[in-house]
Amino acid sequence: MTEISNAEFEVLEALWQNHPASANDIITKLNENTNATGIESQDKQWHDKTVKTLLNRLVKKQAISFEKQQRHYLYSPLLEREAYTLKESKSLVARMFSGKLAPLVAGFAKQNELNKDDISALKSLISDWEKNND
Amino acid sequence: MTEISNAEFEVLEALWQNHPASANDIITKLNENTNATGIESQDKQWHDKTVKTLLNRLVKKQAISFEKQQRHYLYSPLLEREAYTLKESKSLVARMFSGKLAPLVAGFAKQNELNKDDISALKSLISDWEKNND
DNA sequence: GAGTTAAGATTACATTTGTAATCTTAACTG
DNA sequence: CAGTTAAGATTACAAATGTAATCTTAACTC
Repeated sequence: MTEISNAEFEVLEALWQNHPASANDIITKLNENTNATGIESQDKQWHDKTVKTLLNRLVKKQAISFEKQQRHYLYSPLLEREAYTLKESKSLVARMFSGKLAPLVAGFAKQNELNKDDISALKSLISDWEKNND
Repeated sequence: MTEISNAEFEVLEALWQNHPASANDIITKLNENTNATGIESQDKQWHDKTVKTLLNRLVKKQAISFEKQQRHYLYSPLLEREAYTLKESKSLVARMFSGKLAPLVAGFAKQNELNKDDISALKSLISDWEKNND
């Protein structure tokens, strides 16, 4: 499958969060620009035409499908989010860290990008792994 | 700083591995296409002109510098590898996992992408972290 | 010193990407 | 049913990217 660009990914993300969805649903979701505090955030505004172009490209790339619904289409992801994020993660780890995950984690640790919760989550993942690989 | 493209990254990688280096040094390194078994691998061949274009672009992007040495240049990285890989890692984790590292690791675990060594390395990182954050 | 060459500089060109505007036409409306 | 409209289809266009070829000229060679 062809690569998905950054802008395409954002559209796909909106679709993963809520599908099937019409183009307008997706545009609306992308433009929901109030943050957690309810304050208008200065996030980029997505233009109607832009999003539709990206939807078209995603269809061509077979990342999403659509079915006709009266006058408009309802789109759905074909690509699973988890599969996609894993593929991208593996690709980055392969390119930057010779395929090893630890150096990536080490980078985060070194720059104080980890907090107690992150560490707990990692410990829990490790203990699960050990349960399944004794 | 502007983004570094994939092809540019590969050139930069060669430079990180050995610098300062002339364009020819870099081209040679990129084309070292024998793998660990000594068998000729079918890796892509980098064309002289292509690499030089990429070096130029990296200079424009201020990712590398050069100094004149007789007839040719000696290039050196300006960008630190560790800083760059951390930035890219954080960017991916932000985009795909809401900034949380654990889900990325979980993806690897789920797909059996982790072995005993990886787990040991992670445990060691965690214990270091805990030593510094009690 | 004149000629040759090889490095880097400049130019090229197709594809992809971001970002839309315009075109067509099926579907709604009165 | 005719007119209007809004969805999607098609076209547009600049910047970035991958991949080189051609141009210039300083540096080597005889």
